[in-house]
Amino acid sequence: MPELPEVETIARTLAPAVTGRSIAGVEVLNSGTWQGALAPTSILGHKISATGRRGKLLLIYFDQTSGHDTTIPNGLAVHLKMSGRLLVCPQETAPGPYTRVIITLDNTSHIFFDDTRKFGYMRAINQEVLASWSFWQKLGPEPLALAPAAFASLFRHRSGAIKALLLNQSILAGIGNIYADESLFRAGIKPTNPGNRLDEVRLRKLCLEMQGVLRESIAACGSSIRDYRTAQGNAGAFQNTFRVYGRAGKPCTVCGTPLLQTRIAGRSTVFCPYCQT
DNA sequence: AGACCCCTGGAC
DNA sequence: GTCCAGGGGTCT
Repeated sequence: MPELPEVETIARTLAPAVTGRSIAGVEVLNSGTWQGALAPTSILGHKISATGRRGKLLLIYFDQTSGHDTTIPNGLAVHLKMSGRLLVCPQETAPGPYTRVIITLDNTSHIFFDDTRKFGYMRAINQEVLASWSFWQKLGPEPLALAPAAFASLFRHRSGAIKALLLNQSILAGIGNIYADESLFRAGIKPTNPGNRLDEVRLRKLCLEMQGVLRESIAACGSSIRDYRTAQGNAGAFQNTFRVYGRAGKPCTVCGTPLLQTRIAGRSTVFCPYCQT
């Protein structure tokens, strides 16, 4: 999926097209794509008030309903995983072969949830649903909301490889394979370093470099490697500025040493053996 | 920490 | 054919 900058971009590009609109129809074309206790029909008639993000989850909020009926959703959570797209299309646009859910708005435009690999999911949420959703409950802090000292304290006492720790959504929410590698390169940290062997200065630098990468990527509307698109179907541009991701064997942009590839936490990992220690 | 699972398409 | 892919869950 889209990682934090891509989900943030989708939330931002979705907002103007859906805010203030009510949900007039829901069609689930792949049953596995709709998850959770609340049925698709539970979102009918609700008016969208805002869009947002938590980690890599895209959130669509509904106007607050009066009362505390826990069977009524107050939003929608979407996880795009590896290949999901959320696209706003005019009425005349036909669904594609990988469209899994169609949400029709009261202005007759559609939100298509396309997902080639079917890993993604969508669910209606409210306070009760979120309280019993362990993935949600375990999510770590938001990377862009952390001060360097608080960031450092997340890793100081953990013995796992720093790359694996960055990918762990219960430690930090929103970092995926691309931004883990890019952040570690900018911070000059070898991805296999155990978290507890990095001193405070290096962890603080990692925090600032990570936040810089994320902000730059958001400004470029994210990275389009394969499937990711904004809600208007546009590609991002940040992939053009990768320094290590997808560049194994190519020269380091700083020192010219060929970049190495290894595997950490089951994910391919690219780094510079000279610049990253 | 690692292996294997979900699923599909693209590169080689 | 085989291997790989922005993720995460589960089981050893």
